[in-house]
Amino acid sequence: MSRGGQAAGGRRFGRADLGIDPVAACPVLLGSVLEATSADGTVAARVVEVEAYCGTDDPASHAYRGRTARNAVMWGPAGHLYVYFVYGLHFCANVVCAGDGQAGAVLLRAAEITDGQDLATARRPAARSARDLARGPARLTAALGLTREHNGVDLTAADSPVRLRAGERPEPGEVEHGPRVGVAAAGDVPWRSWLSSSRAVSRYRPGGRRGANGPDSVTTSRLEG
DNA sequence: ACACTGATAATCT
DNA sequence: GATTATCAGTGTA
Repeated sequence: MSRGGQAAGGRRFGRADLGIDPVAACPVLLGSVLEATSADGTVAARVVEVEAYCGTDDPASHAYRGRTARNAVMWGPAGHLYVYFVYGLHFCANVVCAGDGQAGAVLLRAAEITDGQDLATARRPAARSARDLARGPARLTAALGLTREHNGVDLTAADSPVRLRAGERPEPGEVEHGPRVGVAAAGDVPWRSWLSSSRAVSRYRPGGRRGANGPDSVTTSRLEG
């Protein structure tokens, strides 16, 4: 267990790095290192899978129908953390991008634990291997100890409980793209990105409601291009 | 390895 | 009242 503060990752991200379109931010975030500190200790993880959510242009985005109490953080500033509660059991974490009147965020879908593995394992008793510790968005938040309390924290501040650092740049052919996981609306848009070299990337599952039949027709024409 | 299902509550219509 | 950017457990191969 290395205790060096600079153990993983390079410089911290600034707002200029993340104040861009969420789709463009995906390859920037792949390989970056997320670091979360609590009273129990610090867990660091290398991000290997992300998904872009493009605000009011994106039917799958929480911000599609405008600003609400839940999604307020998505409107910026960029570089803050958007955490939400899903399925009555889990939290998911996003990095806010865009900003300046636009809402946008990138969901952190999977990561490899690089430091604090004992603490991560204690938080994830169901994980059957190290690669499963943060394989999936809600598993990732559990392993890092992220909850609703972290909604809105500044990832670019040195004294923040959750920080984000630039990592090694992925090799050119290492980044792959495909449709987002479990998303019904705009399920065909390739706004998920991942590192093909990682075994911690989660498995694809198409969206759609279980137990209900009848396709809903969502126009995705404005998403193309 | 893959397919299916119950759990469970905030959020929005 | 319906929906949900999910997970863990179970069953089948």
